Amino acid sequence: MTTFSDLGLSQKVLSAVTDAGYTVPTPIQAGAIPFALQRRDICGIAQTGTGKTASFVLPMLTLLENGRARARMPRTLILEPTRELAAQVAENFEKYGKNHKLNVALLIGGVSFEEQNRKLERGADVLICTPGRLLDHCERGKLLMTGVEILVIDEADRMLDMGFIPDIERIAKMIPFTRQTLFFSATMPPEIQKLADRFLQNPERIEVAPPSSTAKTVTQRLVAVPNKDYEKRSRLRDLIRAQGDLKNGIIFCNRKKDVADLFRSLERHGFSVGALHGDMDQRSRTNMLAGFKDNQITLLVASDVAARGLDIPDVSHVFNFDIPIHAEDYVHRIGRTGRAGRSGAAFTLVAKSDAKYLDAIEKLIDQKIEWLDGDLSALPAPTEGEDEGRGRRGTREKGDRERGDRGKGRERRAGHKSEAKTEHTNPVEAEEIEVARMEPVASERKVDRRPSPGNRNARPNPANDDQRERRRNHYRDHDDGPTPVGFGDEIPAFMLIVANAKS
DNA sequence: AAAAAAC
Repeated sequence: MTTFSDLGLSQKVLSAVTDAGYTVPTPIQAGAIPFALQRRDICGIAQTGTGKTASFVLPMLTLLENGRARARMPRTLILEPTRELAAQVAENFEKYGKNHKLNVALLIGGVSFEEQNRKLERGADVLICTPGRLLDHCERGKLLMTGVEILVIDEADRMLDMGFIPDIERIAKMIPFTRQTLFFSATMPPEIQKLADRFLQNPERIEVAPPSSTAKTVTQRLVAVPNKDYEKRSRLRDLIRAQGDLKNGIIFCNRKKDVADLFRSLERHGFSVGALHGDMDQRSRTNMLAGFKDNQITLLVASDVAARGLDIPDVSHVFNFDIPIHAEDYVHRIGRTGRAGRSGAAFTLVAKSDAKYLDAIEKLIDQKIEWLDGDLSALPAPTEGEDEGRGRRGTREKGDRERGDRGKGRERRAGHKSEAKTEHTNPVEAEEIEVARMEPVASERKVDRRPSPGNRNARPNPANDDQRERRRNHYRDHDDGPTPVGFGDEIPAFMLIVANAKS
């Protein structure tokens, strides 16, 4: 059997790998590392969860041991589609590079230029970037790409989806032809293959099967829900409470606005919850993800920014509040659970109008997913207009039954009890009020938050989103009051990677 | 019907 010591990695790297508890490489690692060490170009077809990151981090560390970086002339460059993925790769360099004295610079948007500039001045051995911020640095003349020996293009198919390819081409043009290029993609459709042909020279192609663990260890269920958001939220709460074995869970929505709305709704109902989407300020994004990883937050409401690649080892549940529009996103989302052979559960809320998306998913994964209790035909007939209590029929019964048996997911924050328990005889009305109130200003936070008749009919005004976001940031930065995430003086190591220069 | 990414 192949072990890490058979791959040609340096002693420093091997000892860090051993310390991390690994002895046997994954197929992509065993396949790619020897060729990477020979300075060959690589075309790796591998999904996240296959150990892909280490398959380029480890040989890069070994290759970087000879030589030293000069100011503003990075020696290697890694491109990632999202800030979170970039930060994750940086963490890998910390972990496996602990015996090296390498300068690793994380160049991502949403944080200040100062720290990044300092690192570039000092000379970076490794640059890990999202494309926009890298180009920004280049345009400011802070960066000379002529010394780059190794270029890594990660998640190429996703870069394509996200329209990053022109940026990638611009960046690649600045890097000498003599470089080594490591190219990774989860899939290889013709478009990506053409791209690979442009970037790579005589590449070694390594293809590994997608991790089969998901299909085997994740219990997938569909939950028929009415179309209305408040009814879906109510059903979701019942579902979460019914999970006896919920350790933590990610709840996916299709839109950023719905992430924000559902987050506030769950927060108001007393759940331990965070949110993650691309319009949040980077500080909150970092905090939320770190809090979730540290188990300070039980539930994370997220957009598809969290669907792919994020390595959170132990997620017990995935909830699709919205069914994904693109079937392949379903696979990525549920791939957040059941990792490393653990068991996981994935629930997808399905409304009548979602039928065609469900068909596409079942076709893609080539299996029928079981309904939790009753399929779409069990739903009450759709109605027009509002009448009392309508629509919760079918969910209320179950909700009431389970109300006495709350899962671990329900964690009420001290001091918020009375707010979370506001009484309403009419569930529709209760939810309306909740939505109207979901964005308290700091000053309101400490005063009486019980609904007053005056704002019963108030609706959130989308035009105020910016203003509300600013207020929210203000609140997060300056208010010491209860919030769903807070580290006090405990700054997670994850944040320090972004915030502090490594000495 | 969306999301992601620079200021």
